[in-house]
Amino acid sequence: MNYNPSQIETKWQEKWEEEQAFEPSDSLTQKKKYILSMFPFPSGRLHMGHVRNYAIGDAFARYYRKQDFNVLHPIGWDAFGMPAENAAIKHGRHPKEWTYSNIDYMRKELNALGLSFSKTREFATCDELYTKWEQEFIIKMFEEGLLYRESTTVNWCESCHTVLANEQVEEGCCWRCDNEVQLKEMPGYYLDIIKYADELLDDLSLLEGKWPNQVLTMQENWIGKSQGLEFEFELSPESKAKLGGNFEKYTVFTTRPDTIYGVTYSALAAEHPITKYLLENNLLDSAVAEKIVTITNMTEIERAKEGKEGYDLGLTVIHPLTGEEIPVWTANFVLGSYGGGAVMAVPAHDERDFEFATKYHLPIKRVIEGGDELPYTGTGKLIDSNRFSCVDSDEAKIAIINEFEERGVGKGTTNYKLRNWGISRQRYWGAPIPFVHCDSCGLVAEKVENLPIALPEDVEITGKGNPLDNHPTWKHCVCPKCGAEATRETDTLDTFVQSSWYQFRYATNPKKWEEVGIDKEDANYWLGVDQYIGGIEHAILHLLYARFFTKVLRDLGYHDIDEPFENLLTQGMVLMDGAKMSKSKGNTVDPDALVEKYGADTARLFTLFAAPPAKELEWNDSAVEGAFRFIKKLYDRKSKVTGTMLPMIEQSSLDKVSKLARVKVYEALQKSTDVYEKTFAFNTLIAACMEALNALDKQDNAEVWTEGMYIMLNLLEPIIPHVATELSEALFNRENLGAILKVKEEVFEQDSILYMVMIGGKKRTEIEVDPSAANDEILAAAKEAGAKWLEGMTVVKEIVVPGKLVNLAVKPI
RNA sequence: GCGGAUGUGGUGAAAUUGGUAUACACGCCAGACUUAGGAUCUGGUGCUUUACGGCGUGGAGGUUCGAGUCCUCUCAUCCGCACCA
Repeated sequence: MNYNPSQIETKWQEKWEEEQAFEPSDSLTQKKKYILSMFPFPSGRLHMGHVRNYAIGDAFARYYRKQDFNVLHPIGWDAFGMPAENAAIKHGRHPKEWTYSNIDYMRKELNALGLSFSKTREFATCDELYTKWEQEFIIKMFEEGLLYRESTTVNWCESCHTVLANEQVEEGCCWRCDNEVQLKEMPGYYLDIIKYADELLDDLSLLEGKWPNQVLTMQENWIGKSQGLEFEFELSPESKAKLGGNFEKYTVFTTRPDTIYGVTYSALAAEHPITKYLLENNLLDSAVAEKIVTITNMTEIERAKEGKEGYDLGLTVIHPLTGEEIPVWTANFVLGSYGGGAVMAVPAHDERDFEFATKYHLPIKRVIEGGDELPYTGTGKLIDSNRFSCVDSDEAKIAIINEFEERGVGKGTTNYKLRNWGISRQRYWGAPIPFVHCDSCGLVAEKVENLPIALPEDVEITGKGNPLDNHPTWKHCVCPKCGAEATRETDTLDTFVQSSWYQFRYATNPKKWEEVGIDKEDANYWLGVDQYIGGIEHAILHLLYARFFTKVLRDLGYHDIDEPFENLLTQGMVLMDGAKMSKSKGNTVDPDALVEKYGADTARLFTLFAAPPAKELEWNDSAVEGAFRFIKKLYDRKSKVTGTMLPMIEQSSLDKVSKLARVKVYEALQKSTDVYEKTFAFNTLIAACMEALNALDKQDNAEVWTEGMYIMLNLLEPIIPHVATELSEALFNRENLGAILKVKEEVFEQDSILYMVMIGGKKRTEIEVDPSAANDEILAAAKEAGAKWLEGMTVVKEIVVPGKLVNLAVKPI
């Protein structure tokens, strides 16, 4: 009978469903593997990126299940987010209805791929039960002081009508809709991720060799730790007077305290409180004031493009060591969000300060030796630096920090580029932030017994404003503390909050889902995730947030895990004609159509064969045909198998081609452990199986065929599970799928070994020698075979690489 | 600018980590079977040369009996961050 994928695949999918074949055991003593592919957003249909992600994850899960591990391989839905609301606006569908019907459809698609997911642990993050526990965590974080509400400058996406976290701004644009992000002052909720910055940074070392370097470096840079001196500039008496006595001094941060004697001016951000005060009280020239307001309205990117620009604020401060009076400017390159929004400027030793000083004719004073020209940003001996002159930079940094600390005017400190995580979103389709605004009690957390605070179903989504805020009744509530009338918070949580703890939810036995958010014992057993698979685009976003959440939940006592994802594999994108597949470009391949035409096994085989998982995968229709051909051929060769179990083969009875076929089969077997546990190069394992099948085809020994198929089906089952299981059942009663197969070394023993003969570093000829031949014999044979090239030469060195080659180094006589 | 990667046939890619470069697959060429085929099977396929041979892993050096692999320099492409004081 010919290979009929749809019949075989339906049959096994039904059987697996019936057998509940992929549920992990409740026993927490067995050795375990937690295999996790990043869960999908229920956008409506699977795309090839999903197929690749889940094909990789499934191969791991099935491989380890076979080795008798208790395997947790769950799936769920990252279900909150803007697209559901966009669907509501565009097609008038309720976000909830849209989301859950998408999930139903996509669940079927996943099923049709034969993925070995646990069915009992599936959930959607928009399930009220999930929201309930998430809200509990949020309240705990508030109680611990890790969550706070403040009004500050935020990134605002007008098209999504919401605030974005720093991590969600890519080159000044919204990560989701690519609209330009504006700066806006408004209140919001923040998680104190900076409190964990040091641990997040230090623990990256635990992930070395287990996560891609690229991701580790990106996180390190994103956290952006730098150490230096923080000190205060005291305003001159006239300046204090000008500011109406409202300001005495302000703080600056520098990583180069060794250049402190080179300070010739100070610069404030346009957002700095002093700049703001001057503006608000009309203390600046109106033209200057106007310019500064213009800067305020620009994004950081626009400011960078503009070039250095600034204005003298007519203020002076006292240099803390020299007592000199130095001018205060405002400058567009000073960031409001970092280091207090003010800098000391050392034009001689900082490129930006130099450019600015040159433009505005401010003095430039060299205080570090070295370099031919200014600015010189390297280190060296200090000059013109009072008692620190002649000291080296590194030493001077420490000494100067000490000096500040002794005088009580500054201190050594650490700064981070990382900003606290803004988690408020002004959208409907998210988890409500469980707080209440009370006139007398202020900001109050909801009572835990009132959770979940669920979304109202009757909502109008127009795309204008915040739907929860616009809802006529939902926000009216009573204060959980004093019982007075109060207003419910109408912001919802960033969807990245949900994906920050889902790995713990899966690990929690679903029998306990009603009682707890995370079960400690379950979590400690299953976590960390032994293999996490997903796209590189989450290198900062999700992967940083999830690491942070893991540490916070640990400190809140929910579990004892430090790092959520033990090993990370970042898969490459799926490309077509060199570009990422996307609907707008029209270069997509529909997984459903692919499965219908060739079957799930072919789709899976191709995605794993066409490229190693970390690399980009270029789509190729005819290569898909090739994968299909291989499966057909494999299926066809079942007729070659005569036995029903692994035969004992007398190696010496075989002819050369059969021996070679065995070698190829066992080479593939040998390779498989490496591939599944170390290199993840599924493409090479598949190639090895193809070679083995080609070699088997060249011979006709039934026992060698039986053994070959027995082993190959075992190796291929994680990749092409339907056809492999079908054949295993028919031929071997599935006996070959469970066992860990052992490599038989005798297979690799050969009658003779082919040695390459190199003379003078060049490949010249080959000799065939007995495996037991001594080096002398091999050399003699090599010299005889290579006599032609040895004429007129003397051999100066003889090298024999066992089993490989002979190299004779020669020179003319 | 800083950081991370990657450069191997016409294409996707291999190479047991210093030991026969291009396995496997696609494509292409030829043949077989066919009324025919875009089905299937067989063979061939780095470049160059009539041949012997020579040349070939982005480029230039170096170490070594031997380099895709190690070292130095360099070029190109991709990704991330980007005025972080």
